[in-house]
Amino acid sequence: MPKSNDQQPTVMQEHERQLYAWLAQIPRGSVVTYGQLARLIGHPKGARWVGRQLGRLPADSTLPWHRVLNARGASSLPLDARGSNRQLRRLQREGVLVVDGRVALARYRWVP
DNA sequence: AGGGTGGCTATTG
DNA sequence: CCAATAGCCACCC
Repeated sequence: MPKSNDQQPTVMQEHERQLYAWLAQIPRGSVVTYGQLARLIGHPKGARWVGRQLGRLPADSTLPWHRVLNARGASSLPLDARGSNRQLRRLQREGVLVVDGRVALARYRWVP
């Protein structure tokens, strides 16, 4: 009888799975925060980890990584060469109002 | 194996 | 409103 448990997903692998599952659910024109996503996947202190995972998504990913903002409703991504923010541009393109580099979470936050 | 590092956050002044 | 602070914890050398 094998003694290893290497068929069972690890906790983090399961969190990762959940992360992509939830991410895919965020509707166009809505946003969530890193901390919110962390809680949804059952890793309440993992906001930072969530951000790191999103940063690792392949460039051609169809997942809506741009709908994840920080707790202030701002983007945590660096500005591009033109001094504008790719994430916020994408959000605007789907109808999200951005004022002063921020999105009103009270209005746009997706609550499952 | 140990310590620095974040696409973070809540709290306080 | 802003800034400083102190938690956080998986990841990555």
